[in-house]
Amino acid sequence: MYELLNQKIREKISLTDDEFQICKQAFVPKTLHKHQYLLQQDDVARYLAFVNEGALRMFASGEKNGEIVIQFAFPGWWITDNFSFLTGEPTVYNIQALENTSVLLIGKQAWEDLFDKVPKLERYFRILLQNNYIATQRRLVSSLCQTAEEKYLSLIKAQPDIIQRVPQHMIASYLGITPETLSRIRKQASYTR
Amino acid sequence: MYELLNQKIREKISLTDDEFQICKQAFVPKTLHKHQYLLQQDDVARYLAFVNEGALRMFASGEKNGEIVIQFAFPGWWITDNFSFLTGEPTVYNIQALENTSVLLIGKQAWEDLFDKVPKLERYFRILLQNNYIATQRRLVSSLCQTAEEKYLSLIKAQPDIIQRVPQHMIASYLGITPETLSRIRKQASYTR
DNA sequence: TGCATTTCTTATTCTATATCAATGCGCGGC
DNA sequence: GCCGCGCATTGATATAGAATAAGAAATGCA
Repeated sequence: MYELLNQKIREKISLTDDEFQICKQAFVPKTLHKHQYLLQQDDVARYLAFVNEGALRMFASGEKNGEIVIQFAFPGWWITDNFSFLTGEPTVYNIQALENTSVLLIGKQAWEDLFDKVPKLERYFRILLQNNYIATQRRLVSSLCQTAEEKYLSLIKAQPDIIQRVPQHMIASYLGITPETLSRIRKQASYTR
Repeated sequence: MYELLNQKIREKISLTDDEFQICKQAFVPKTLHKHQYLLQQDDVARYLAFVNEGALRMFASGEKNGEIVIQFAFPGWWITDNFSFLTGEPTVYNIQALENTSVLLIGKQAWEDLFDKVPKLERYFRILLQNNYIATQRRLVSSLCQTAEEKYLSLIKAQPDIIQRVPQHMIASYLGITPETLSRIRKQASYTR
């Protein structure tokens, strides 16, 4: 249950077994069935979630543009709406399970208390956020200056596994293109291959 | 010289005067004249920079698409290519002064040593990165689902000062649109006002 | 096993924005 | 004080990708 969490933290920082025990206690396990929501628009993001098994998507349900997928989360990843989680303001996003999913939740207060109990974790989360920041900045650059096809090819390169795991129209939405365009790109790309 | 740094850190965490003295010593001041580069493509980002005065831009010099502006930095902001700074890989970006500018530089080693000397700073940088992550994610969403005009209006709302301070074609590049399109948007927006 | 729902593909039309080209103008340098 | 050049504006044309509309596959579920 907590094995993946243990492993992921220890990839970035070293932790005694006692320290990890304290961590563990701050989390509450939760399972979500396919399509179930972990967070809905206008609610407050009370938890930061660590994904154990399954897959989730965070999306914005835009007025006109239908839904746009902001990020996916797979086992070993963290997900929440950071803004809402930090400020306590209602979120504008939704987080939904794409499969039956198991997560570990930690509330804001428990999260902050945990930093006092295990100060090393500040470093862990700093590193995590730094990586997320880098990845998001890359996606931004890709979105600003690549064509639809280039975006798709970059994604395949960076995350080949995603393609298998989530439906094509969500990939399209994640790339900021329509499902039709993605379909055409795939067709064309398969000829040139 | 170090006043703004002091103030900015103390906005997020509390620090004794001794602790701040230790911080100070890790930084090296540097001035850049207008157009001078702080970082150039293919070099390694050896420093994290805190902006004291002036303004900078980070941009990618794309093959076909000319230059695209990734971010600006004004007094009180931090700037570097995080990926290169963290990994030691050569950067694909450039950082250039838009005006005569004064910065405080800290090298990677000094930065990491500083966390051991003043552990509270882990928290400061965690918070900083969290905010950057949130801001970049917002920009990504804006870039994925807003029209050129909406992007421009959002920017005016979020950072009215930017418009005065940097040339219009750089704003266009930052928004991912052409200078011509921005010019037309501005013209039209001024009528409807 | 068969129907319903979701997902993917294909074709056609339409639109926002890019691209190309020309003109104007303000500012810094000499 | 004039010149030159980068920057902004404006107009004409081109184009990538959106919107719309169907139909074909695939998947799940009763």
